[in-house]
Amino acid sequence: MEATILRAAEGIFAEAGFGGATMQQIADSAGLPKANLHYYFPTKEALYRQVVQQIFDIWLHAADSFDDAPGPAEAIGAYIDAKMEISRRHPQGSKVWATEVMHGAPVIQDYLETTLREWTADRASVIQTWIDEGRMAPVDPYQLLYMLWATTQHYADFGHQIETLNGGRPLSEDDWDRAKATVRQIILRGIGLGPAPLPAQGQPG
Amino acid sequence: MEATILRAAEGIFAEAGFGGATMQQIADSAGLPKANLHYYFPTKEALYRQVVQQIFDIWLHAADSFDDAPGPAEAIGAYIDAKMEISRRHPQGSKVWATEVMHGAPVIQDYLETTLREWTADRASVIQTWIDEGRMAPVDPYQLLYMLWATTQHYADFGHQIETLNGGRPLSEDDWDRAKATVRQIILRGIGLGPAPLPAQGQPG
DNA sequence: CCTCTTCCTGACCATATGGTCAGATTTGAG
DNA sequence: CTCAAATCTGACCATATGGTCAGGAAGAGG
Repeated sequence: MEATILRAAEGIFAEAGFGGATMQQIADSAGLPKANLHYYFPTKEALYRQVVQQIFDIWLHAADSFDDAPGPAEAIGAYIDAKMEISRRHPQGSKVWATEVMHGAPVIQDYLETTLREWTADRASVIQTWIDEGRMAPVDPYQLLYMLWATTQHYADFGHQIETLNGGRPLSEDDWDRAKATVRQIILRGIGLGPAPLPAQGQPG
Repeated sequence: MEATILRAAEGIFAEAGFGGATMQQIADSAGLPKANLHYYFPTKEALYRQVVQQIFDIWLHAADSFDDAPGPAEAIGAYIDAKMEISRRHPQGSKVWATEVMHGAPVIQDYLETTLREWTADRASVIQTWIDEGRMAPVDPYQLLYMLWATTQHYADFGHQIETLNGGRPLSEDDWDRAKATVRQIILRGIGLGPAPLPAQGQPG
């Protein structure tokens, strides 16, 4: 039951934001009378908090692919794939997270300051080690992580824009493959793990 | 007068979303009685639409740096700089735009389907030309544009998260320079316009 | 001083929303 | 079958919100 409500809530919160979503909409979407929602979740904020928490867990879980890899190319490549897959499978969750953060994280600021901060510091230091060992180009690890988040989550958060630019059609299987491959290719090559660059060339004209 | 209201509205809409923002908040922030808002903007939606329109113009304007450059490295590098600067100077505008798109662009769908679609198609074909001429690595132009948008706007939309991970302090001048440089470096190298990659290396262990 | 237009505002209204509550219904252990 | 606990629900309430409106300043032109 809670699961049904959470799923419905995720969709409504994603499409309308916290302020724009109404308990009535969520109730309708879950096929329940509104009063019943308050049996399981005392307030709108409590429901919202659970939705966000759920997403945060999935988010952190994507790091497994990062940690299990032997080197930067595999780790970052797998991480990109995992996060792209999350954007594809849980676009609403990603939107809820994005909205929450954009509004100053009123509900989950504590997560940012504890779990996320540690998570990020750990991965940044792993990346720094790879750099020190000469296994990838020297780039600011934090900025690299931001780029990974930005590029992958963009496909969820701005999915509507992308779909519109795709002629109004959702991305096909091939489109997703191409997106994944391009992101992986550009970023990996961008940190010195791809094929050689083009030969130097004068400006024509 | 309209300008004062629009500035206040942008801030409130950015922090609360369309649904979460109230006319009263906007009025207070602008230092006006609420009824006066309705003298200049008949409805909340009309006010919101103007805010979004304003942002869209700035957004498109950033393309000038793209168009005036002689080649891909200069064009894309300048575009990254311009968009990073927008993220820094107009973070609220970027957030309003992001929220609007995430909610399915209920108000500005027409822009997406006309102006933005053309804009994107034009730039994509310029990029394709550079690829055909061998002046940059062959990547899907659309995905590259998405990456540019994603990475640069991330610094505005997720500014709060970044600030939290930065120890709760806003990014300094140096932080911004480093962010800009890293994004530019990774993306340009990622499309074959940077220094050589690291020499091939066996996996240790 | 008059008057017309533009600009501004406090008070008000209809509506929608989050949340409550008393009581109905279902479940399940004994 | 009993009965208490858990689950569900229609009706209701206090509040807040977007928007209206009648009328009050404030200029500008004469």
